[in-house]
Amino acid sequence: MRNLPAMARKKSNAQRKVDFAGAPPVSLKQLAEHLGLSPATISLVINASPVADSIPQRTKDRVMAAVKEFNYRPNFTARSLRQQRSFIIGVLVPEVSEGYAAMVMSGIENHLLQEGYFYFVASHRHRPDLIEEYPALLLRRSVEGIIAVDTPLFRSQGIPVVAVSGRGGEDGATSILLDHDKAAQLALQHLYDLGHRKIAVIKGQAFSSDTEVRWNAISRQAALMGIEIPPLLVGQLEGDSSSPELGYEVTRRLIDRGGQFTALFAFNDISAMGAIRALREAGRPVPQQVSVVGFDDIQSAAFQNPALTTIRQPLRKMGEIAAEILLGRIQSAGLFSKHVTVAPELIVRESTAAVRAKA
Amino acid sequence: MRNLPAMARKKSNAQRKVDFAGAPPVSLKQLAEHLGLSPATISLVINASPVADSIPQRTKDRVMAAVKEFNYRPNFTARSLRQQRSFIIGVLVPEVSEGYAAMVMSGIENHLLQEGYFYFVASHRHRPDLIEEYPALLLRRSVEGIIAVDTPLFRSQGIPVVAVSGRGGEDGATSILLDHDKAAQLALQHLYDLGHRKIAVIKGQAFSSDTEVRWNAISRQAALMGIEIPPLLVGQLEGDSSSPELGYEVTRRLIDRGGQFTALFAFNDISAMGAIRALREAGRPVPQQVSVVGFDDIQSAAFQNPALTTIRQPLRKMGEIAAEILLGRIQSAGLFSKHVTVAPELIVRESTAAVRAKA
DNA sequence: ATGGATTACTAAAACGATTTAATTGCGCCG
DNA sequence: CGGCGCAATTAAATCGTTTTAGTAATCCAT
Repeated sequence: MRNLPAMARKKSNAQRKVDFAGAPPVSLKQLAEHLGLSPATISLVINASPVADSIPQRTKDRVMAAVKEFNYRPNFTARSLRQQRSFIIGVLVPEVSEGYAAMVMSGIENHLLQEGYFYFVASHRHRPDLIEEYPALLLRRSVEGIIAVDTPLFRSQGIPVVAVSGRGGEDGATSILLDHDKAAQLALQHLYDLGHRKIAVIKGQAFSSDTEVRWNAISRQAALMGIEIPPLLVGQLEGDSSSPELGYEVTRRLIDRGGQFTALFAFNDISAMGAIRALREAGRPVPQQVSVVGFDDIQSAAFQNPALTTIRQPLRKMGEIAAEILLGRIQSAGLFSKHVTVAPELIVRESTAAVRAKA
Repeated sequence: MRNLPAMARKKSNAQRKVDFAGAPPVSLKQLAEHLGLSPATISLVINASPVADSIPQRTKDRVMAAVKEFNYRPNFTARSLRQQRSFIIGVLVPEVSEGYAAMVMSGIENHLLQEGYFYFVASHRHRPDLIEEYPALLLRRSVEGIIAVDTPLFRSQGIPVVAVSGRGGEDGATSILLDHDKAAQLALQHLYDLGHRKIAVIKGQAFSSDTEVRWNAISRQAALMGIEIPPLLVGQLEGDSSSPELGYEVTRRLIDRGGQFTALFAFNDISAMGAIRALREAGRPVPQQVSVVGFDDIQSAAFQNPALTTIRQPLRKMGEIAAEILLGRIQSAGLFSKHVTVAPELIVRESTAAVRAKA
């Protein structure tokens, strides 16, 4: 241990000497010796190899009994070395503790553990040097594939790569993407059904990869439904913080411009929170006078006041699918899909309501 | 791939055949052959072994040049097998996507990667069978230690274990705990300085490990400060959901009971959110009439309306310390601390204000 | 009786390093 | 001149499996 900020801790003085006994694990050789067989035989039996077909059941039973008796577990590292398989995959995320990445990881883990894989996580915090370095580090640890969550990977890595909501640029990677058309349709139809016709939209920051596709989808869908969204009612987030402040500001501008709207479709839940505050301050309470729809369904969306109606990205599912596709690609190199699209879901809570009989 | 819910995805028809070339990595043997030396020599040089002291600089340079030229990287698995070291540790959490665990993991990761370790994560979702099974699974993967986040481990595992906010019960584990006395002092002193003397408290659920220590710390601290907290002003969360609803209910009960208070110290941020809603509905706006202090400082605490004043648990730091202590214990078995305590921090936002001149 | 199958195994070579115990020259001391 | 010590390497064992290519024994049919 070194370099610990002392003020932050007090060590209890209860120091103890403990030996971690736990009988050392038995090796194949020891087991073989005990049984009077060769390691080869036991390995074949344990792995139910076709070569073991000719081994009589009596012997197999004997082996299995010994395995149980001595609680024999093949050494994973040795097996990995021999088979050139690690059963580990690497996951790259901007930061583990961000809700978005954490949800995707949850899905990834769920599928991987079921299939006997584990995963390494590396958070690059958007630092270009780490985005460059970590894939190499993971490769050195012989991961069999990489899932890049919201992370642009440039070089082909020599192993299968699946991107979740990445720029999708890389050759050789499969991308898991949200169906933005469906998302636009769910949100607009919901508002339409509540009687809204004047709908404002907050676009994402120019640098965000979703901004353009999302906006195109919204325009397209609005046209299909016969709704017009004039430029006067379109705002755009500016700045790269992830605070509701950005949504607050753009909404203020929208209000000041004087365009009339009874509903607002925000780029994400955080900006929706800011928008709601701005609207309330302007004397236009949500949802009584204006309905607001968010995006993502982050955890605190449900805890807002009013609780947010939003478009949920199935992040867990996206993680699961990413893992599933990656394992598929690992098992059989060859053809693979370039894109997989997942469907969003409308979550109706308290921030949307029917437009009032007479505005 | 199998068993995919079809409705949720559309595969693009852009299927392509790609070969992942990337020249296969060089082995030590190949490098040796190329240099006209034995693998042993190269290994010694690369690892700067003392045995290599007698090797002339010229040879060393030649080796290093070749290493660079062929971009030689020792195979990690082979090295692991030989050295009986995996440089992997296991992390057990209730669920990766929960903010609490995610923050701790962030700290863990930060320290581990710096030290050349990776980690496996397993989420047990409080299922007793998984809590039982996962440590064994991790051991089979030869992790060198385990960090259990908010997870009760019973059996000694044969490798070092560090618990973050666990029940702290296990023999042989080091526990990282919050300094609850300090937390109580920060919150109460803050309220006291604002002029509050009638302070209500919401205790945690009976099953939560922090409930009792926290409450004891609060009582002790209040006594020290000469503040009395009568039973009439003490509520307790009931139910095991993690929604603000629980805080709402207990606060309603508190109000109905009729005890007078100008401030409220909640068990966590989520319950503080519910409490604020209940107070507002009862015509006692926060912070104008009642000040509210939360606990944890989860992300959405800052996004509330009003933004929450709260006691921050240094979760990242707790993760870092856990990792640091674990690595220390791995490197030198023997004496170890049973507890390490970390300090909380007061985060002042908008939910607390000075008590009004005349209530 | 002979040759080919079949049965029940095993020897030995990987996998790719690390590490201990030699080995080979060579200079030098007494 | 015999032997010692040092410098510069390396052979070989090891880590714990998996897997290929045998081998020996038995059986069956011709």
